Amino acid sequence: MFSLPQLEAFVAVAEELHFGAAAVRLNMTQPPLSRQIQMLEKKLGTQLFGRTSRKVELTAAGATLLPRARQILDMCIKTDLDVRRVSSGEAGAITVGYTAIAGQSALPLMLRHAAESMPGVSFVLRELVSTDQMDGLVKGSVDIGLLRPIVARPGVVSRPLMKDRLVVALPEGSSLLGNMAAPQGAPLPLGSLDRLPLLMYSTKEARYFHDLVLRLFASAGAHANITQYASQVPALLAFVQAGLGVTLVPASAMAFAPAGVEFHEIDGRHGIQELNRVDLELAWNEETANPAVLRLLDLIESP
Amino acid sequence: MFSLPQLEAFVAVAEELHFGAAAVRLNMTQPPLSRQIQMLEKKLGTQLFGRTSRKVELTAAGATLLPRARQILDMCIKTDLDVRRVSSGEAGAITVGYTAIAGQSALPLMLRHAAESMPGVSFVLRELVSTDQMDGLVKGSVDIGLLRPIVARPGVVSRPLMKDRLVVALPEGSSLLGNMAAPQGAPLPLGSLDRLPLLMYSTKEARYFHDLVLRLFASAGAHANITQYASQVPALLAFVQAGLGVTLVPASAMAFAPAGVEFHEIDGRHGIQELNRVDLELAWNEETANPAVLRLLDLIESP
DNA sequence: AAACATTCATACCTTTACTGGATTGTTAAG
DNA sequence: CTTAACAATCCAGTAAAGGTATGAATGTTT
Repeated sequence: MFSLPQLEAFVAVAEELHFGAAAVRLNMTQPPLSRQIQMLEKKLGTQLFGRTSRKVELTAAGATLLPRARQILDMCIKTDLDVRRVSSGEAGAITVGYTAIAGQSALPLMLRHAAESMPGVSFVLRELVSTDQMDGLVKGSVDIGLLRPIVARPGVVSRPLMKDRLVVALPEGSSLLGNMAAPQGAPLPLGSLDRLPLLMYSTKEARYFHDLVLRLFASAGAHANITQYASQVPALLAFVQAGLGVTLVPASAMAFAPAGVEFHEIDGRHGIQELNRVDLELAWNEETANPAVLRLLDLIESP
Repeated sequence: MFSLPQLEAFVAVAEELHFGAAAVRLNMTQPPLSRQIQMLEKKLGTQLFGRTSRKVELTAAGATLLPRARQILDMCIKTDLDVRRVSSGEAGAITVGYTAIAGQSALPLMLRHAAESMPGVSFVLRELVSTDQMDGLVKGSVDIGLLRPIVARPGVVSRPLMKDRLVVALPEGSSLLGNMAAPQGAPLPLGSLDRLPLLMYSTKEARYFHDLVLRLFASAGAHANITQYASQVPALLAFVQAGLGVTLVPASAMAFAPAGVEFHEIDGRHGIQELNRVDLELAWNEETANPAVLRLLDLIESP
């Protein structure tokens, strides 16, 4: 196979149609240039130039080679630049894993922020529950995770990204609370949910929320009367909207609640305040070599 | 800039993810392969593989390089093949110059013949008068000429391609000939055209025909009463159709004559037969380096 | 736990290939 | 016939590539 310097030499000669001039352009002397062309011709098995001592002209084969040689050289230069850009983090791709809820709050914020500061970097989005994100971070199939503070696997590090809290979601104007009804938005002690039909996070896909709700109920001395399981916040809210019961959702989920649902802060007394923390973390593999990821992490740290 | 062997080495390692196996595939030993990759990384200024003594994996930069490297190598192989094909005459382009009349007779014949036997070769068609074709053949802007036997320029050789003769074209059922009228297709002595309005080839663009017609008239002792000049056969036939006069056209032009025109062979007695020869020649530059042209010439010689 | 196997990196040597300078050969112009 | 121009050839000197032997790191097996 021919070599890239041979193609460069060929293009120079084809453009100058003069070995001496082409040699100057290539910062070399004429004899080795002649030899390079001869080598190229030998490798291709054909004359590329018709040349006498007075003039040089392209043959049909040479005319065929010229545009292709230019194209190959251009592609090499472009490839060189692309690889450098990716290695500097200027371009590249970041695979972001995120939970369903983060997809509605932290993810858009982060993407808006990142897309502005890192044009050229594309994001691959994968909605995954926290444990699957953790697996992905270990395997390298996920670069950045937006997940709940679950047990980290070795090599994966994280930092808090958003602090959130659970709020109570009730059917609007419901009589479930009886005479304990509170005006929209007023704090509600968890005790008032005692034995009410509770729409619960599934044990498996949303264990973090499941456990947290149970802890909160226990701490308030209330009985959790679970009547329905679901793993996604929108599903739970739809049940609430239908009047099937009450549930607890992250405050950030209020923004996309359907009509017919009212929210109340949880009364923070008796130590509930400390328990009622829904954290979202940003996690990544400590040993990630993806420069775009490193840049993104810097970006999130600094401002 | 990186080199093609380096790209080949990179692709092999990226596909095998194992230096030893990649080295086998490249028919070399492992240490120089490692060095080639190191060189490539140095030239690109970045790591392409994350490697320990136990495993090899692509970095983001490496993943970016892989498809581009494959593309460059593929293009090199394809270019090599294309150049060889052109140099063997298997593919390529032939610029054919042809006169207006040849464009209606010899050219389609030749193209049909050639297109069958030389798939992959494309033809660039240029309608040119014979002298311009001759210039083009010298300059190299025309590969093959279909032209009248005019004086050849140095380096241009030719061979007869088609023998033709002139025939008389008359307005159908015309009274121009008076009582000398002949049945359709019957030979007509040129003397019967004496002093009739003659539609003539222009001196400049169709000198060959112009001179030939004059010679024929002179030889028959007839007077050429020129009433109109035109350079293209169809234009002359249109005049004949309109009843403006008579003219002489190549027999091959009868095929595309308009209705309302009748043709007669020229009576060949008194030496007219020898004069009435309209030859079409195939001409090319003796030193043409275009392999497709050489193949075409062979093709025309042999069958 | 220690010996072993695997695998990539390094050191050193040999061969190959490329470069630059001087020279030659050929062709067109004065 | 001489000269100028230009590509090809010859001849070292040097840079690059490949091979063998060896080392270092990390799992794996006994």
